[in-house]
Amino acid sequence: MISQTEENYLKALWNLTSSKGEASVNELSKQLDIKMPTVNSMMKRLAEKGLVHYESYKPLKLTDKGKRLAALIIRKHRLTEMYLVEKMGFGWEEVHDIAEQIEHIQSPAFFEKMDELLGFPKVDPHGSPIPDRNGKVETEQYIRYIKLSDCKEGDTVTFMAVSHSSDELLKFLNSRDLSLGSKIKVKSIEPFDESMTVSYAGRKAEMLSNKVCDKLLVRPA
Amino acid sequence: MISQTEENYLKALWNLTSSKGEASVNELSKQLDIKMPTVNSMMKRLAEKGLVHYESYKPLKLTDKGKRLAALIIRKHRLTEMYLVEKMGFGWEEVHDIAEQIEHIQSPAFFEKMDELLGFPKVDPHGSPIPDRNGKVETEQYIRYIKLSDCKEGDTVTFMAVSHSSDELLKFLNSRDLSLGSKIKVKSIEPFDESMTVSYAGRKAEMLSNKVCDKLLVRPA
DNA sequence: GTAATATGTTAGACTGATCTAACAAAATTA
DNA sequence: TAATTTTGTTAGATCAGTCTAACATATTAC
Repeated sequence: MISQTEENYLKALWNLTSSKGEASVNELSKQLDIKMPTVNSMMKRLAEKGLVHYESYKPLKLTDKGKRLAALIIRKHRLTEMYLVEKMGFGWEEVHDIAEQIEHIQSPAFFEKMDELLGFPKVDPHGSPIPDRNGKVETEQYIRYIKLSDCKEGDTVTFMAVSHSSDELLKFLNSRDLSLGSKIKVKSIEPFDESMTVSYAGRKAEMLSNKVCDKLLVRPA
Repeated sequence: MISQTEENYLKALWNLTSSKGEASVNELSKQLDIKMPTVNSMMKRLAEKGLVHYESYKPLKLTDKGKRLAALIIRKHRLTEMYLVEKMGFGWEEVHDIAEQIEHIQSPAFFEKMDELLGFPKVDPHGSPIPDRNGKVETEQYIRYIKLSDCKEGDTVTFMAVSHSSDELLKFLNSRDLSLGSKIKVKSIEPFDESMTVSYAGRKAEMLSNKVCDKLLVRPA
């Protein structure tokens, strides 16, 4: 059996290793806001359980078993977020903290039911892919998304996902009526700070800072 | 702050003390399947926190604060059970274990939303009252329910609640199409074992053991 | 290439939640 | 009421999960 605490380490490690495939004790420590020695000993435990590859002074990696388990926790988290938004009427900026708790519920039937009631969604309310029952993630399309900040003047794109969304960012997007699926046209880019002026359904000219554009994942038209 | 473990002690104590107003360390120990010394020291901790009246060798009682807190956990449990049955399509025999976990979720908004979506129900799927936001329980009608086993031949009653329902009992009731709200008529009582032959919607003559009748709470017609 | 800094590890302490063994008090039985 | 049984308490161990302090290894800067 795996504890809630262990699940949290796995999940954090999954997130950190998603790009490079590995992460440091230090990064994980910061991510979880738990001191390094604690993280270190937990890594040894997870290595004992066959979930993490641990060698002194080497970067951390998840084993296949660890990856699968982590993905299944992420699956529960994202299904929950989707359920909260679609079936209970929460805003996309409100659901993270609740899902953070519900993801630890032990009841396959509960999550299967959610999945079913939602019609087997492929992405969560922020556009992130929901791993399948076996912990496999459909990254095909997802990895092909580009940042809005990498677009050129005149480009027209579709807003597909938010990367590393924070409460504040989501509230900001709410306030500008910018939601997933919006067709965005880049009208101009300010050379000095790389802020963009864009137009989309309902908004003729909205200014978005580079910091915001960097978080918006889009699909070229 | 109160831990999940502490919440479980409070809840168990609330259940045990609901009739007599007090309970022994021994009873609580059996209820939770936790050894007496552990329970004992936890009672001291909860006394420190002002949730339990604890004196050596005296029966345990909840303080008003403890009662309120316990009732709020019960509220979350029962709202969850109702939600799982009404909104997610689970059977009344499936929801206890899931609710047992969800009751510990810390998110007032989550439970308020459930309550709202359910139309502010007064009872859970087993007929037990749902405490209100302030931890007050509407016992007025509930305490007036009587056991089916206390009825006489010829009585006609309405099935209102199940007391101390177990999975097996609920499955048994399912198999007999006996559900809350059913009008039950006591046709005869076997003097030897006090088993009853009753009739209700769809069933002309169904035999119910005394053990079963003892768990069915009914309202006289 | 050494010094300084950052990162990683070990050792040891603390708290929460559990246990067993031993002892004490209360309740029951004879 | 004395003996026995049940219930309650104390003491001390263990494990999970956290910390700080001290030490070790890598990395970076000069």
